[in-house]
Amino acid sequence: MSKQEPGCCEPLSEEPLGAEQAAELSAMFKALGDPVRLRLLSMIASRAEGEVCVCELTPAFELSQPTISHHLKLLRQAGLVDCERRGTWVYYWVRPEAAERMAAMLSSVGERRAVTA
Amino acid sequence: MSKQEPGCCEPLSEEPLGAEQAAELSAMFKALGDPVRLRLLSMIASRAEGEVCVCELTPAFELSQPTISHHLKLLRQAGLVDCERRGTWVYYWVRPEAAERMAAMLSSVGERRAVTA
DNA sequence: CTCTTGCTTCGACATACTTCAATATTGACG
DNA sequence: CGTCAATATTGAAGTATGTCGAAGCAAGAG
Repeated sequence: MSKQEPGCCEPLSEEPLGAEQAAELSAMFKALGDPVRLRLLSMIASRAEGEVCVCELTPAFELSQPTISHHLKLLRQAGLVDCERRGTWVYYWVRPEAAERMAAMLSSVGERRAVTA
Repeated sequence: MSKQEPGCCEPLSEEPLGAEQAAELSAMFKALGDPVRLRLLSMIASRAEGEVCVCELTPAFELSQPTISHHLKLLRQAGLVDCERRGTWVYYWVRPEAAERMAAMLSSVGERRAVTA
């Protein structure tokens, strides 16, 4: 599998997206690869105040409270949201840099031929 | 778990992203939640011709050919790419609508307060 | 028709993910 | 301190995912 004689063309030796960047970005995409987490992010983002209390998120799903907490943890670990405890409640907000980074990657894929015009 | 008395505020009764839309979109995001698939998409998209032969993609990874084929199948099932056999070789290209749909969702998340502001 | 090459499908295995119930933690309030 | 309410963490069970080798299929060459 190491060497190979391509019959039609040269193999791509360098990818437009480096392996490291791909690892980072794919971890973010994986975090949104679950419908619950995607809805959570959407709910957090759609707030004009910019943040939402967990007590608003949990009852919106037919899932147990630990499950929602776990999904929020994954969103946090992916760098998509951040949170802060204020008294009894915990508030979550979106980290826009992360979303914009993913959006930029997808835009360049959408209008491909952008690189070489 | 069904009922609950929120102490701080009303629960969100309607989500900005419907459950059905979330299911569709999260399936696409899940397809990009693997570094190999993300690099595959990037490699396919970065071609000026708009399409790439599988024989160019496979040798770029330290993975067996069945594994690459499997990842390409998942990208196809997610609607992100499409393919066609021409003679001996199979060519893949990006479906821009899918990438743009995901990018649009992420952009609205990135510049949140877009809805109400 | 047979052989070779490019790619896909199948079957199997190890790992990771989603979910829950139970338990722990944190902070507010008497 | 003791209790209660809001979240987080732990441990366990079922399911899905990533990977490979082996086998199957399609198409061109001899």
